[in-house]
Amino acid sequence: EKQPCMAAHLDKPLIIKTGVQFTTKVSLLVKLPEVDYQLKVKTTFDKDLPPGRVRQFFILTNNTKVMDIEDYSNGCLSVEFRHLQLKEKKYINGTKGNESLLSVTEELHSLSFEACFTVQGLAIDLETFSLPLVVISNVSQLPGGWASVMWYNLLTDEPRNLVFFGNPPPANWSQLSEVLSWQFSSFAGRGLNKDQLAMLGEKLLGQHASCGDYQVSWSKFSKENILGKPFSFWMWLDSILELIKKHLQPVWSENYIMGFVSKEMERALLKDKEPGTFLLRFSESHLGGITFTWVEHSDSGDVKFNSVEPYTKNALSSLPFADIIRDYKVISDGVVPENPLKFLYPDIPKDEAFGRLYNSQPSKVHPYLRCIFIPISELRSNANTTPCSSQSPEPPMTPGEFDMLSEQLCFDIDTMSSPYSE
Amino acid sequence: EKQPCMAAHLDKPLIIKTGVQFTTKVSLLVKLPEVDYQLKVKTTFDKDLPPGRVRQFFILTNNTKVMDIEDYSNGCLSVEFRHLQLKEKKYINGTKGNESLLSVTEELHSLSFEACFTVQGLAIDLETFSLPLVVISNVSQLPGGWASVMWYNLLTDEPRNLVFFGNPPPANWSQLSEVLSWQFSSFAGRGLNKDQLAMLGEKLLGQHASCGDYQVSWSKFSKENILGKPFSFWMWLDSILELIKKHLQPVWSENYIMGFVSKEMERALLKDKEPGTFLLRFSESHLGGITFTWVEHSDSGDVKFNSVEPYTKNALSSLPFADIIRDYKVISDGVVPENPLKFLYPDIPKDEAFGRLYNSQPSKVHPYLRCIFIPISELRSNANTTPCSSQSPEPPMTPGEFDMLSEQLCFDIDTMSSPYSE
DNA sequence: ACAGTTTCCCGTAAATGC
DNA sequence: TGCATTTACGGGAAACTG
Repeated sequence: EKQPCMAAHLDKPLIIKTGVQFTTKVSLLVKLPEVDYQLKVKTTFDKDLPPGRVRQFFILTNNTKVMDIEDYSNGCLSVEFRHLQLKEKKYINGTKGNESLLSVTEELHSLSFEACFTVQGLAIDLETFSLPLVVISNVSQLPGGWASVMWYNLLTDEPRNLVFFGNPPPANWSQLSEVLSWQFSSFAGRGLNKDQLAMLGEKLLGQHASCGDYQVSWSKFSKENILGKPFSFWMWLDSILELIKKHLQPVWSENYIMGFVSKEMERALLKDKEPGTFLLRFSESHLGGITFTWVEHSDSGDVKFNSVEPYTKNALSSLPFADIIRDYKVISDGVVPENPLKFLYPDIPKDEAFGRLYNSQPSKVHPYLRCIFIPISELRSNANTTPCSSQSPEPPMTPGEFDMLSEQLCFDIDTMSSPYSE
Repeated sequence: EKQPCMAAHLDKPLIIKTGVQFTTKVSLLVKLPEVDYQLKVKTTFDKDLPPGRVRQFFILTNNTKVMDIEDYSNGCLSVEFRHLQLKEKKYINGTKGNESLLSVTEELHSLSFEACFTVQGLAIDLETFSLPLVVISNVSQLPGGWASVMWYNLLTDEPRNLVFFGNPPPANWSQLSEVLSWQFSSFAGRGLNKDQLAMLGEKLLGQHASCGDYQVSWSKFSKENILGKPFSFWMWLDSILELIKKHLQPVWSENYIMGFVSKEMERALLKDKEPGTFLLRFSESHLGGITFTWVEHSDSGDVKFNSVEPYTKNALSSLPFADIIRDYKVISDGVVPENPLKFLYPDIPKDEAFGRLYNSQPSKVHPYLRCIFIPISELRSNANTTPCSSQSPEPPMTPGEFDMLSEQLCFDIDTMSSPYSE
């Protein structure tokens, strides 16, 4: 009796945070004959869900609205609900939501829409549902929720299987890798290439990856921690996606970040390159970190590799990554600090790649000396140098040739004459 | 008929933000004869306030509680209201709150408490009020609110003059300066000395300050902008208080920040000191900034002063101030960068003063090179050097004597052998 | 257009529940 | 006790509103 001839649509992704407003829109898919009364639509959250198994939510604000002709081109009725907000139902008796084994981001919910009208004495009920929704209470649960949405979309066409995560099917790596790449292309402006995906596949599946289309379980993808690490595969990958979105967007879009390379591969790639050749990769040991590794030749002619401690969002928000690459210096034992980064793998001169991305804002506050932060590492060849106390008196300054830093520090200071008069 | 024999007390300062929980406690000041029923207290916000003149708020949550014997030592009844929350009353008709000339932080509100009981057939009503309260909707209004609370407390003993800011009296500088010093001693661990207060007085009153106890108007203190600046005196002072609280606490407590010195005075103080003598002062041109100025002698023997662009909370949260002082470098025209800061005014060797405050955390992530940020400025003696393009190819490295930076970079890197194996 | 004010909501920290 | 989840709220930014 209830007709599925309405379509629901949510503006934002299918993850809703309690207490945060969201918007949804329903349209009638059929053209009705003129109706002389207003067609009311009511939206309900978690309708018909038996209490106990999962958390239940309700819509705090007004949930009934009148349909209106919005788009005159097709003459269809539609209505947009704005400023909807979810709150959890609390049960007086002991029955608490989420008693299953599912985590909150595996619980699926849905919004329902109902309308009823009478035409020529015939009562017609209309009802439709949104796709499954994940409800979270804190943005820290967003990665988990997003994993669920991806898995659901990848592995089922059912419009409303709310118990999907009771027994979620595995995904073929070939399908999954496509979805992952798509995440990067849609959120970070560039997808993942074969080599990057191969590294991810190996991380997820071990050596199997190369020899066939293995299956990845939901658990392996987003629930179990990576061996020896305190986070799952997806948590790790998503932390990188976030880092790119916030701090590495242009560098990533330009394809300057190899990113997903094993350390063995990295070594193999850099081994035969010019000294000073470097590449950028994401940390595998920490969430949301990026590091660079460069190759150099020791005095004895051996190939040497160095990597810097990964930069995380905190570091990158005080110093943009391109500027770090431009200004990075290493001191080894009382030798002039030098920037060891010369060529982006395979052989692009550093400034050719990153030049456009450097930002050297000149000082706005004129009577003052501009001050910038320079990233710097110390490399000690003899490991057992006396540990240096931070209270040791400063050594006398040794003047000498040193124009490199001065060359790097390029901003206009044209009125240096009067350092007083704020 | 209503008896003022209850006392109200708020835990937190007298500024309440809408939507944020606060706590208040009321006690009965007299010992009652045994009562056989529970004594209920009701708390009301903005009771008896005629609508229209100012905004009005109400308590969202439960506002009635039963008194209880809490402290057996005196046997008095008291009750604590927790999780109270304020929300603005909205009027349907045009009457909008705050139609006066007062800003929201000048509006004074109050909490009332009422209780009623019958003893021996005699009905007794009790009522009391809190001190005036300021209601804000965003933490950005907190400085303004705090200014009001200070001014009220300084200039009146009335327990509840809600129209105080209709015509606020001026303060004597001698009283006000005491209050300001007290702000610093209670929130930042050290008050203001005579010289610092003299500078503030002059800022507020011009040269008058030195020759008598002039009066400061409320407007001058916190409403009018400082001449040529986009902020008032109190906004400026409070921004410094916040900076100290969050980033300079120990340095301030140890009295290493002169802070409030005019640039003229600063020059006069440093003029005759050893080259490399520096002092720390707060920016007068920008909110919440700190800078250092050092003295040096030019080749021709003239005294020269340099100041660095002020550091704000953003810079200081990526690099603690003591570390900035330790690591700060200046390059002048291709000469080795050197730290120009040698003696904290008047003559304390830098490391003697700041040594204990340096923090050189060793790297936690071992196979990597630790990377720290070094604050650095460039000083060009010839102003018309060709502007340096950030895309210019890197100059060849000039090795040379340079152990100073390496000396400064002190953390333990004891396993540098295998830079691979994350 | 604009300034004063409020609302929105991320992201961290703390509290809570199991 | 520890982990999962929710709540609290500062702080920046957008939205609102005369």
